[in-house]
Amino acid sequence: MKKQAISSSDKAFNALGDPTRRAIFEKLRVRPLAVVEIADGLPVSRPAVSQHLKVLKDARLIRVHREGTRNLCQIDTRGVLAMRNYLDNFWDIALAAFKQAAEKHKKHE
Amino acid sequence: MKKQAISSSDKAFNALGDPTRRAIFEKLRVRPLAVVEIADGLPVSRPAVSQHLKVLKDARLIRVHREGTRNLCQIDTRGVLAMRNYLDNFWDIALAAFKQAAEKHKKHE
DNA sequence: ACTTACCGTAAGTACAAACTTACCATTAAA
DNA sequence: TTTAATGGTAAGTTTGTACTTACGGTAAGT
Repeated sequence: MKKQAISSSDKAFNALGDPTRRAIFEKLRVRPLAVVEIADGLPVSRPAVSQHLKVLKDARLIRVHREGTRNLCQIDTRGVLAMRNYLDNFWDIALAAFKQAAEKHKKHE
Repeated sequence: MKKQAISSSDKAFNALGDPTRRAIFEKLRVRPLAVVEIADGLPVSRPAVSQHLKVLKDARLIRVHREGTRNLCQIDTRGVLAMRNYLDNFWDIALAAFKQAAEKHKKHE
């Protein structure tokens, strides 16, 4: 297998592909949380959460900053924007192709 | 053991998390293609492509219909819309949280 | 009927990733 | 300074998944 370039949205899609990371991501949607608060209620250990946070951070989906002994995590808008932009751009190009294909597809299904 | 409910956007994010599937997805953005055309140029075998197409189809990201001996694949707008809706909804709530955090921060100054 | 093109699935393998426990560092409070 | 809270990282295991080859099955052309 050969390595290929990884865009910012690539990492973001990959990060949100995991259900546990999705759960973490959605927990942070409401308000910033410390690591221990994120782990609480999840069916995995705290170290596992730490590892997931690392992935989310690398995908620019969350930001982390120290506050005393706590590591407060919050949503990073950059990763979300990257995905939105990718999908919006995709949408524009795909829509034209879709309309064209819809003509031929009309008699089927 | 970690089985949880899988929404349509869940499957879509998971599907686009794989770089090969991303490549397939983007190939179909321009126009519908047969399986052999999709596999051509990709660094994986055709059966591998078939397996990826299965995942993409299950995530409602592509549609497949027979045409002679060929299986024509095209973008399915439903999966794309599901992701867009998820991100848009997420965006709104996250922004509200930021606003609230900003208010709170202001009060403490 | 035979051949060719197209494609899905089965079986098995190899590597990536998600998880665990154990440990250590840092900070705040007692 | 001792204790408690927080959490990152290492090491190792297990599970998941992306891939391969081999095969069978269908449709179109010869």
